[in-house]
Amino acid sequence: MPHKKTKTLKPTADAVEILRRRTYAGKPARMKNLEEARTNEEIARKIQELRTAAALTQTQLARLIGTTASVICRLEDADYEGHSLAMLRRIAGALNQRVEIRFVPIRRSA
Amino acid sequence: MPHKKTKTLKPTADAVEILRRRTYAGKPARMKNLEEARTNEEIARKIQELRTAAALTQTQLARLIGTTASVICRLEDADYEGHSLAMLRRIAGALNQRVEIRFVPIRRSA
DNA sequence: TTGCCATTTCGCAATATTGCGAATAGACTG
DNA sequence: CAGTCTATTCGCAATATTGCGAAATGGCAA
Repeated sequence: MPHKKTKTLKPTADAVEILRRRTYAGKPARMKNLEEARTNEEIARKIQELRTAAALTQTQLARLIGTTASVICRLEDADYEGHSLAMLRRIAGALNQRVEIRFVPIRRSA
Repeated sequence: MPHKKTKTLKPTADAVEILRRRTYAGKPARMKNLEEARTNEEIARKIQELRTAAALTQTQLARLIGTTASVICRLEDADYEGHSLAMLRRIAGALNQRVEIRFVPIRRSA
């Protein structure tokens, strides 16, 4: 997924273009990555937490959602970056939970 | 993604197996689908809402996250079922938001 | 009407995620 | 020690999602 395109900027009056540059220009991209890493870690922990709270082994949870233990293990890996809404829903459903998704505004620096 | 396996049940003492049957047996599966459909609809609407609130066209938002207008259009389609965490994050990031994911317990029947 | 912009739909290639078995390691027990 | 269960890692096939252009549609204004 290419995200690096810092070619030499040329002048523009396009407000959207300006916003795009401001957003992807400096550190924000890196911060965004860190933020995502944190989130992935939290998701992994949360899955493990819910599973153990339900007193299930990886194999048992896997059977509940129709997959295998290795898949569950992968999901509980803090470094895993491939979390999908579909999978989170399957996990949640098996554990009598639902996935709630919210867009929350970011406080723009200080 | 196969989810229908209502083969004739055979007796079991496995608690996990019992739970699995109870979860996927009757209507819950269908209710779960409805619940997901509602959620997808909400996500689609939310994306459109955020985009228009930011006074952006689909083309402009597409440029912000490095894709095309047709993709944005697809995301804003209430019937679209392919929402991914990755894409939601890209949208959110471009609009100064972050995606918050929570597992919330479901009140079991009545 | 024409022209322009935004949106929508379609098809297919490219990439990402899942499915799944096998093999390994760790912990615990008899 | 062997035996068992859990967790983890690896590789590759299968499926799902995205990328992207082309074409069609709708709205709006000159």
